[in-house]
Amino acid sequence: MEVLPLAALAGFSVSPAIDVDAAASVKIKTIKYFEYRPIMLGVIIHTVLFCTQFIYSQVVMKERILVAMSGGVDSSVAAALLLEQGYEPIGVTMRLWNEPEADKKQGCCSLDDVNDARRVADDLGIPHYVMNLKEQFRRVVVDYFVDEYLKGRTPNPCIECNRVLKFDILLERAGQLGCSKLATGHYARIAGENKHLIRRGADGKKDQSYFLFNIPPKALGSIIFPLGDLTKDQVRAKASELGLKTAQKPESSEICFVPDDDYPAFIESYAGSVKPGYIKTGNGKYLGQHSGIPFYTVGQRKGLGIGHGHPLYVTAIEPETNTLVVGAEEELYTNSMTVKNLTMHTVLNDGQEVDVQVRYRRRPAKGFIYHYHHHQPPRSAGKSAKVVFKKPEKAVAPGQAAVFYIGDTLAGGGWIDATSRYEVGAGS
RNA sequence: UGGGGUGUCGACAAGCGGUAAGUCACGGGCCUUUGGAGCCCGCAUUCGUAGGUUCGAAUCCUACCACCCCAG
Repeated sequence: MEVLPLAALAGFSVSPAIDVDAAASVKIKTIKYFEYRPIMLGVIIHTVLFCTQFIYSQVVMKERILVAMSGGVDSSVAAALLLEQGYEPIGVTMRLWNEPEADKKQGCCSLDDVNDARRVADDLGIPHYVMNLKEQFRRVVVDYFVDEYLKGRTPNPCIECNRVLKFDILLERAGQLGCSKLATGHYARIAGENKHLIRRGADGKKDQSYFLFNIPPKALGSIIFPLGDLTKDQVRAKASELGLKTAQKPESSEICFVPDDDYPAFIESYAGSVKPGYIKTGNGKYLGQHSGIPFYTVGQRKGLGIGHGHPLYVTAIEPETNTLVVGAEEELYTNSMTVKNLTMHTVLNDGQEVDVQVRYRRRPAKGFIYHYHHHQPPRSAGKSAKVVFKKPEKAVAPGQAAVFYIGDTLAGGGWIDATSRYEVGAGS
């Protein structure tokens, strides 16, 4: 029960309430009516109890672990597995966004999801807290999301949400709650003799390591991914076996805070009106008008509203001139890109060949890394690299994450800053 | 009013005598914790209107209608 005050300190809302003051006053009054010897006896008993509890806590007591429970099947099973494995899981659900429309959809934000998480925690018999992180979420995820689109870039809000909300703020709260570690339902694995590396999840179809590339390596020792060795099917089966409410819940998809996946409406309502501009081909030929740069992304096909005999795709976005450049599918390929704000987990040599992933669930492409400062500390914020693809890569969008792998180990990654189309051969 | 041009799915647009491509948009499904990406299915018995020529026409002929451009 000592969890409760700790939880209150850490800013959680706690469901059961205990009147501490009342209990204390009763105790004091009671003591007054005892005589000296019984008091000594009481002191001895209390000392023994305290020592016992201390020894128990050091030797027998379970390792307490904070589990981020989104209300989905994955994190539900993660919590259940930790319990089975002899840990003492404490569930926490982050309240991130409260647009009424967002509550309709599946994801990490709706009130239903919070209730599902609580229900699962209750069924498992573990504590569950709700943490209000709306302010941080708006600042770190939503503002970033909108700003990037306004700049003509394509953000990845899930990665920033992971890095800041889960593996920074939540990790810190874990410590405040007396938890040695933080667990999430990601399909990924912690690896390395010092637990300082990330590996792809065992289920290749669900591997989510891509979203975790910029977690500070030093934090990895405090993180557990209980689902890393499992497949999605196994997780579902486990959930069914345990009769968890979330067993049959559909996969979450799309961005959790955008109602109806309507990006234009969301961005416009959040950022105000945006300016229409021209749509042109790579040669500068005018093709029509676009309704505002934030509504497009490199590689986008739909929504252009132009019939052209063959499909047209957005090949570039030029915020300076408010111009959208479109072209045929072949024009989406790029030979190299610059990647900035690197987070490196492994030391790479200049020119080393790695697998590069520029989008979640895309097959990795072979590429060579240059201008990589391997003498810098592993997490060298602001460091950048140039990646030259072995074969041209399609629809590489500035603002997205480029993640490097060696085999199934995550070597590092960064944010795509620019792509060049005509680059040939290895960089200097 | 002369001269020229164009009229094919909600939009753009192939076809030019042999029985309606494609793209956008739209609807449905699949996939998906980032990206209006990807995959599958559906979407003009009908080609401005009315006649005619042909075994057969959106395609040829005639008339009419509408719109556009150039001359006034």
